[in-house]
Amino acid sequence: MASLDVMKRTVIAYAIALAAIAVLLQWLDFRYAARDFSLELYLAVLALVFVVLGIWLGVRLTPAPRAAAFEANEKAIAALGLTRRERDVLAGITRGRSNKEIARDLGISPNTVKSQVASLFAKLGVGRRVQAIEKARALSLIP
Amino acid sequence: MASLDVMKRTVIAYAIALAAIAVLLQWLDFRYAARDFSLELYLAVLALVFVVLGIWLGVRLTPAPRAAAFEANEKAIAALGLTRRERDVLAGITRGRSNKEIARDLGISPNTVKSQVASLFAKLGVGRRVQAIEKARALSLIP
DNA sequence: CGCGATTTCACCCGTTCGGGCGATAGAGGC
DNA sequence: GCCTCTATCGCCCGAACGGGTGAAATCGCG
Repeated sequence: MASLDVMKRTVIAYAIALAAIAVLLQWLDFRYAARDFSLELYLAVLALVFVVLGIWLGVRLTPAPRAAAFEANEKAIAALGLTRRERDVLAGITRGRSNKEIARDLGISPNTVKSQVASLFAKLGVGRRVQAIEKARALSLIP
Repeated sequence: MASLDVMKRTVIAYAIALAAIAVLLQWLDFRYAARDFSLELYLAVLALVFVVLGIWLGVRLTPAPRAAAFEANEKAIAALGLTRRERDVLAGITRGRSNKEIARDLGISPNTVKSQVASLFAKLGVGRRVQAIEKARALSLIP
């Protein structure tokens, strides 16, 4: 919904930028043919324009890849001795699910989830769900 | 501490890049003098090189400003109609504090905190603290 | 096979949380 | 003056959470 608008605006912006570059190149050719400026000046203008374009592209394009590229900090997980199931319940907690919902998700008893949440808290050294999320984020256990 | 290393590495990288550009320009001048290629090719190469440089610069420069500059999304707060106190308790929730602790922090009764948490949840359309944090983060109400 | 770690589940108990309802008091707008 | 918004607080109740203990079943490794 909102991302569609952003996408459309980005595409339109790209189109405008490309059109502007085409016009600029034509203009440069014309000016060069007219021999009003030195070649060095053309090159400098070209360089400046394309550096700016590049910076703009870089700023525009980076958020998506940066967001996409996350991998769990395996070293931290190993250091804490987090088991598979504890990571599962941590994921559930992070998504704001209740113990009962996590139990349904994993197909186990709510009592079991409680046990795993307790041992997870012990390993993270926290006493509340929100604190567990904070700690996990600080350790790059979660995005 | 760590940012100093990053700063040094960035400065060095810039210096290398500028040196490379100077060399490239000299080379381009030389090739142009030798008349081995057409002007259009020079321009295209120049454009490509500087676009890449610009993208690199953009990627390199954005993280620090983006991380440093966070300001609460006042428009979203206004749209939701969040009051001052509701923002206070939201901050407390985000920091993993219990209602009782938030009450102590703000110097009010736990019952009052409960009421404000309830109306905060209603405005955010959530039913649990973790979900409130998720929603607030999605709306840039919190970092 | 035997041992340790993991996973699973149960029960009890007290605290915290969330929903709902009502009430009072002050600030500000009409 | 009246009305709305906000902040404040109280009470009741059920659900969710957290702490503690114990105990099966399963699995991997030596």
